[in-house]
Amino acid sequence: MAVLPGSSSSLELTISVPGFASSPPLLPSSSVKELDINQLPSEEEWIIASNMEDEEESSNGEPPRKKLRLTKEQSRLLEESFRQNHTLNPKQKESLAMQLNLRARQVEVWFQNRRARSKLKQTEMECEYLKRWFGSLTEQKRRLQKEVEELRAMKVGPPTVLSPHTSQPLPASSLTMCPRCQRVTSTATLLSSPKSHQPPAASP
DNA sequence: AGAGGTCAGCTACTTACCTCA
DNA sequence: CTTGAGGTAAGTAGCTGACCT
Repeated sequence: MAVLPGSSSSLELTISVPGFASSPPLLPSSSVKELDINQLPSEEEWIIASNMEDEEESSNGEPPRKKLRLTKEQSRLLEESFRQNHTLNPKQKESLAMQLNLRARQVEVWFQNRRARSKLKQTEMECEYLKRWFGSLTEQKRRLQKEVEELRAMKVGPPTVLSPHTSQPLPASSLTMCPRCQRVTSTATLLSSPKSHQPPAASP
């Protein structure tokens, strides 16, 4: 059903009347059924922009665009329904619309928008999580760089690593950086037990 | 069986209106 | 009283899968 931009619900109703001249000859039965329940909300359910706009209606011929505000009870029921299921089958949609005194289309739109809001919220949370992760990784990188600098300084200075066998300080020439765990160790240790030098487990 | 048309439902984006600080 | 930002119902375009011919 093609509806011009800015058209109101009343216009939508008007062009949807069964038997309308421009309607296709084989109108789906579901469309006809929707027309029957396609009632406008009562006047108090609409919020009219202003009396000025009502006056404008007569001047330019376009009806003022009105916006439905769902009542708290309607919102509560819709939210409750959304918690149970994020999508509705046609039967559920009709039933919920009947229960809320809304059109099926309005229930459908509400669910579409609710899904979009839900996804947006999820994306924002993921973005926040990734930002925090980035921050912690940056901090970790900074610490490791500092450690590397300290170890490099140690290498040129007096040796402080003690041999596990003799408890004597190892000569600087015997120390090396393990390429896997990025920690300083003696060349002998690295050669004798390479499996003990594993990289730290990655943590998100 | 495969191609093409139709339709309904979805997402993504946008618009217009309303509320509130 | 005015105004700008934020929330949200509704419109639109494009895509997809089911169904029919």
